[in-house]
Amino acid sequence: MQLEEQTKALALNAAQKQAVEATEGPLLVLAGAGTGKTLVLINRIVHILQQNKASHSQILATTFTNKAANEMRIRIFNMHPYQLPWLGTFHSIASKILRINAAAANLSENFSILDADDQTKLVKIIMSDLNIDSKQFNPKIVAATIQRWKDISLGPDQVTNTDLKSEFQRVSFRVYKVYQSKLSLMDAVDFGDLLLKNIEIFRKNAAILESYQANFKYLMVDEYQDTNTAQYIWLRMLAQPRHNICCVGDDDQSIYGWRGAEVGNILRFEEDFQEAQIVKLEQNYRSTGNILKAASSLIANNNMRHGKTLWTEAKSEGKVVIKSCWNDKEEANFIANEVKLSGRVNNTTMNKNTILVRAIFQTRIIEESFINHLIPYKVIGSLKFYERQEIKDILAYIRLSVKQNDDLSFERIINKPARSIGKTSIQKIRDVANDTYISLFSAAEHILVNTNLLGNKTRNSLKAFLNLIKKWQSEFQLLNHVEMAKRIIEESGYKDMLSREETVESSTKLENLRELTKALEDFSNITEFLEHISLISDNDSRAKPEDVVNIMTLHAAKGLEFDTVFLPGWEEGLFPHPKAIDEMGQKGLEEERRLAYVGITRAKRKLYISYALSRRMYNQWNNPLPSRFLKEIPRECCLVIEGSSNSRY
DNA sequence: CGCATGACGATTTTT
DNA sequence: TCGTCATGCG
Repeated sequence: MQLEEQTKALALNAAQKQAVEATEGPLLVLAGAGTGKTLVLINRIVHILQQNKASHSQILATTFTNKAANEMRIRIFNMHPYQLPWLGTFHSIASKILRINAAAANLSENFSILDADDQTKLVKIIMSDLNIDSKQFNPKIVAATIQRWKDISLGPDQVTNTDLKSEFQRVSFRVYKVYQSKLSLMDAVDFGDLLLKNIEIFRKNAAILESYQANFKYLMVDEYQDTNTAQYIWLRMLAQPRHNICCVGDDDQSIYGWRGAEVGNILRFEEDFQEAQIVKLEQNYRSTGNILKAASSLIANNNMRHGKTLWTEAKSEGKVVIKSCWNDKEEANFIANEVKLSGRVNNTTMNKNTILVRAIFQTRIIEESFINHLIPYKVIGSLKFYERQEIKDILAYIRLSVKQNDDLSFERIINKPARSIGKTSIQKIRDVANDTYISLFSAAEHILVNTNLLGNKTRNSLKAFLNLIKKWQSEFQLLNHVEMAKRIIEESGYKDMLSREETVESSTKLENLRELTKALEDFSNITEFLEHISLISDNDSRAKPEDVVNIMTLHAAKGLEFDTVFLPGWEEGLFPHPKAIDEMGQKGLEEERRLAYVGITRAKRKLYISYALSRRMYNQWNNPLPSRFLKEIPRECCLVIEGSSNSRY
């Protein structure tokens, strides 16, 4: 497809079209749901590719989500024989740059990347070393606090007193300093570091920055409303000399503020790049009139927004159904019945329906109802392949074999399967490691050779364990990674451990391990594979379309669209979620409203919003009021169905 | 050291 | 309610 056709498909007006096609200078596109934002970006890329056939490698396209990146890759690859190595998420591109310049950041080129789980574990260990009570200070929240600092580009040296107002922040800061030094000792980085280390390298080495500035002639960003401050700084550095930057985003769809996303980046963009052309895409191609009206009226209640008026040429068709239910169970059954009905009457397939919930616990009662009604369903995002225990365990074996100073992997598997190396022994190893600033692996070796700290039984099994790792390490030089994974699963005793259990769970785990070795075949070496799994999001592995009803959180639904959307649980105390308001006040409420907006605008043709007058939460019966958001949807585009009792809406 | 038992606590969203 | 964590015993 040519650029011309694609642009037509978007039906931009003349001015918009001109701006979108402009190849030089910054461009900020604000788009409403369903206007094909990613398509706008693709158009730009295609356009540039057509104009500079020889210089394709000079284009950097970053997107926040892998979904969008993949979509682009597929469409562009189909049209062009070029490779686009610099097309990916902020994290994947930053990681690539960091590996190339690892030495400048005092890292080895195969540094490891911690995931959220690893971070929390590390924080926990540090807190116990520092004698900080993890009951009083939840390690998860400490880790999150550190992460938020990284989001706004504050390293341990840049945190100032204004960032240390609460006791919690002061404690987190103490942990942060140790955490960061532990990371460098481990030759590891976390997600935030990928960006921070880039920025640090760019600041310290003008030549390196200039080489990337020269190489990336054009920068493009999708889902711009989700960028955080660190990402913005990084972008601005790269865009500096040329100002060839194009960002696409929708401020009304910013739902990741709690993760450090900064809507203000959209406003700052206009300040930093004053020559920016701003294009508003207000025609919506996705939803029917009533759905769009509901969404627009709702979001108009927000103050912190650019403001845009969506319109559509689509007919209004049916109205938005608002259903009042006696309790959560009735709500679930209502959804199940409607799904079944639509299947029978309109002969639609199951996967055209989707249920979007605010909190993951809401899925349970819906699942129960679907099971009773024999409706096939799938909960998206709850089970993540690479986050499963057995997978992470085997990966830890692999990591440790490749890199002996991977302390987190060491801790993870030292006694799994049980080889009678218990807590006290591990603490002894930790102490030695801490005192002499060496890795746990080296500390363990040291203890075996030079001390009598451990009992005989433990000594022997520790020795066997270390030897096993060393054996695998040398075998990695000779054998390919798939074969190695198979060996490790066998020789670690992990397979036997699972086989002995003989439960349903253990056999799925074994199945997953086979799946893992299969996945390995797609990569040419183990480093590539480890890099891949640290950076992919789980959405990407959702490739096979199944004819089942999808159930997922509102957050997971961003960027997707469905014929029919159910939005259950619109109640005070659940949606807007009180915690969001507690923590962020008005800002939090507005983000909740944007979340509602995202939910509504996922629907192409039919939308159901429901609430229960009685719901069991955490084993307690609540009698919530209908959500305040319901009152913000105009009655004339709704069809209100009363429940079996008096509705309070 | 490993297992069992009981108490207790925490329940938003995740690249 | 469920799952995690600490404690205590064999």
